Amino acid sequence: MPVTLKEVAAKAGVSRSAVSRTFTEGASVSLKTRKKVEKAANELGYSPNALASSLTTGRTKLIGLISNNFHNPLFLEVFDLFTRSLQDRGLRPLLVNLSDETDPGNSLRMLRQYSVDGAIVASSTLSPEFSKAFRDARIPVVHSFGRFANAPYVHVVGIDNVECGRMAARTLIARGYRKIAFMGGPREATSTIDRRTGFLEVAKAAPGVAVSESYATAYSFAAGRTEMQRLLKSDRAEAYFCGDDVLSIGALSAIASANLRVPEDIGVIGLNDMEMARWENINLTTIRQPISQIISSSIELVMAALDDPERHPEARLYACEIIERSTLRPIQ
Amino acid sequence: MPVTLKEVAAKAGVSRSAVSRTFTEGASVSLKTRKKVEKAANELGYSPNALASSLTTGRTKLIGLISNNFHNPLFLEVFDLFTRSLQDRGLRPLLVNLSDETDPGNSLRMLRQYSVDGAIVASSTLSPEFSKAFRDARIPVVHSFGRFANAPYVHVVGIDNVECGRMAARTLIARGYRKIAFMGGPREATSTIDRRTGFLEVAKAAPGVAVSESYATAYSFAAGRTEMQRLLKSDRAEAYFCGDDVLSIGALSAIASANLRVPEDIGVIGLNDMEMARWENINLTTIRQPISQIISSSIELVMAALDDPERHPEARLYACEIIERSTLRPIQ
DNA sequence: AATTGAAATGCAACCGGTTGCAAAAATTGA
DNA sequence: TCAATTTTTGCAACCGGTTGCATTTCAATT
Repeated sequence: MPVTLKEVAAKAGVSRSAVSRTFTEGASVSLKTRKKVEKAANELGYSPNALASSLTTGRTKLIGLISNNFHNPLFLEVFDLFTRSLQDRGLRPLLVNLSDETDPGNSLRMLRQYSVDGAIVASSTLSPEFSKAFRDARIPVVHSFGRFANAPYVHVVGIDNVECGRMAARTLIARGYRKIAFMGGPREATSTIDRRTGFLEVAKAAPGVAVSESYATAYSFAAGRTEMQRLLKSDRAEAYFCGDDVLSIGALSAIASANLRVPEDIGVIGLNDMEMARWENINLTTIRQPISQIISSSIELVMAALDDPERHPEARLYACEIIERSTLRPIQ
Repeated sequence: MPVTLKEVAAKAGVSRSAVSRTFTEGASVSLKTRKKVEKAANELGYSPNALASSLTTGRTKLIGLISNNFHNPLFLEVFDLFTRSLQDRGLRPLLVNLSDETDPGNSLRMLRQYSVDGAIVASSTLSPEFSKAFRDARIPVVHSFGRFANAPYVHVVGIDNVECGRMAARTLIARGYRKIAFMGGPREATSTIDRRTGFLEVAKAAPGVAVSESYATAYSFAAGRTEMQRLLKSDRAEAYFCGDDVLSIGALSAIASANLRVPEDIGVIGLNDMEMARWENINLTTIRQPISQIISSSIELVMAALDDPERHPEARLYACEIIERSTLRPIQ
């Protein structure tokens, strides 16, 4: 039913090659035939079939966008930015939801069937196996929000989670908190592990500072609330570094339910600076992760990897900054 | 670089057709050759190229998932459900972000280039022009969360927004509120228009009830807060029906900032029942929109439309229900 | 053992494009 | 004006599959 190149060729009275050439950048066509072809194409409403051409060119302009974070509000912003930036560069996101997938094999197979040019794994909780699977299949891949490694096995773009942990600890200590705690997300998430490492490193090195740690079962409101409720029953800390904003928000709700005040009774600092952290009824002090930089950098990197699949794996880290709001007491 | 059917055929010592047939459901192959082929395919790590086969079969299993709602947290749930359900049925979502697009032409062209089998427009604010453009291009389309019409021009799945407006008004009146108001989203959004219609219809018919209306500039926290702040300065109503949960949450924050209590001083009812409405620090009374039903129904409908492109446009509406939480006073 | 019908197979054409190559046309220079 | 270049053009093969059709293979029936 859709118009094909052959029909356009017939209508314009030229060969199929001529039509193909007028639609490919930098091909050799005279102005005269180009005009003829364009006229015919317009009249017929022709647009070239990207899939058919991919067969010979080997490029689909399809990028697999793979994630398992469909419950963290931050990722709505992430998807927004990814899809727009990809579109702006003429790439098309093929979305893969990994929420209940543990085996990289399935998604990998699927993305190969659709001959994606490259893949972006957007997740701070996903096991490296996924990215590795792509590398082994020789599909250019970048892991966004992934874990930094000195010798990265695939391209990684994100933040230095260990340094974020340090920043959080320094911030709490600078405000005079002497009994501080880390509340992580899932124990096995690399982001949790790294944030904890940095936090403890600084806290333990500080004289007169007591530090403790605990974990929520997920990066979610409910998990944050539940965990904070548990913590409040025992000997609570003066301030908490929560491994994620949504966790912090859950924690704040538990604190409010216990009729404690923030920051007078308990301090909280989060991480991400998601849209919600700015909401006036939350107003969370947090560490901002520069997501739009991370995303544009990820896309640049995946495009570079398209051109040079042998490119050496690279880790790009972006600096985070403390965003002062009202869930920590002021510097003393 | 990837393994092709020809190589498998060579290795298995059969014709290319034989290989093709072992990979297509219901084709005629003997058990013996099937085994041979499967063995060769496994050893080579072959998986068929979906794009190449789409050329002859005319099916890509690609579904355009089109939206402009990348700032409403509800849509993270929506994307989660859509992508998972599509995947479960062997379909692949090609995501299109329409946030800064006003001309359907571009996205339409793109989706045609990629020969999507069908499209799902997921938006309660998008102009009908988009869906119409698909219909005109003979691409099966369903508009999810779209506007009901007696004579729909494309398939529509969603809720009866007029009825939701009525429900909201009835609920407020039943609780003894006598001065009630509608706070809509953008004036031009069809969802706003319809919810307003139903709300006013019931409110105006009720004796002794005063009703007023106003509009936030977007379905967003900030817009809801701003609008409520404005409303609080003048002669405020006893209870508000906000056209969306996120709007309600913004309104609640304005109310809290003004040191008013909910539900004692002001009542609020939202619409959607997004995850956040359940959060204990929000606990919003709202009207639940059955999104998972809407989504699975949308997918079923688009699949049906794939099989029968001439299928008569259909509108499927799902009933909403009041979810009682704590932002309205109890029935008197 | 011969006949018949069904199932399996391979050939070759096709899906909608691209591209190397040689021929044709246009341009340049002498 | 003619030869030498350069640019344009069409042919035909190819990308990785599918499928109608004729042929072969096989099992069932008599």
